[in-house]
Amino acid sequence: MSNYWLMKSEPDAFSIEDLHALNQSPWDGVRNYQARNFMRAMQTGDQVFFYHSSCPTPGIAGTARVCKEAYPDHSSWDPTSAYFDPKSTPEDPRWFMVDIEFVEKWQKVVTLAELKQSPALSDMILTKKGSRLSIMPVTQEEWDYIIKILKT
DNA sequence: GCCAACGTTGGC
DNA sequence: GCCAACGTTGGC
Repeated sequence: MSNYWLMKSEPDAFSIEDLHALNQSPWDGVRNYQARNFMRAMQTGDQVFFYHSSCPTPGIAGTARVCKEAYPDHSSWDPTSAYFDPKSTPEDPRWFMVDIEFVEKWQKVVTLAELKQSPALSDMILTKKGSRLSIMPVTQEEWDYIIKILKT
């Protein structure tokens, strides 16, 4: 039994194509407690919508899978990293990351506009006004519905 | 514990 | 580039 998630990334920084090229990658740099807590709830095999944000056509670009469960994000205690946080230490790590592996790049992006248009998805955190959360759970119903949009 | 100021996210 | 919404920080 696997769970479903959505993870946002700016394609200029890290895109679904980048994940495809690497096959798998750590999801580092999350510095938001809610998003961190969701990552800590992820289990190996959980499925992930890979969302492209802050780009000309924001939307879901493909899927990935959790391949390593949460472990300390060591970039948080690296002073040379852009993600450095002096309050996080190896003894008491504050930030965590998971590893995800590439599953599929979609033939088309399921756009934010399409998602917002669907009454069935009106409860998604993503489609709510002002929501900036970068990692969020997705229900089975929402997952299935979005796959249906993809195939239309 | 309150809340103003600030920094960031992310759609448009 | 603008700006609304949000999270965090720090003075009191």
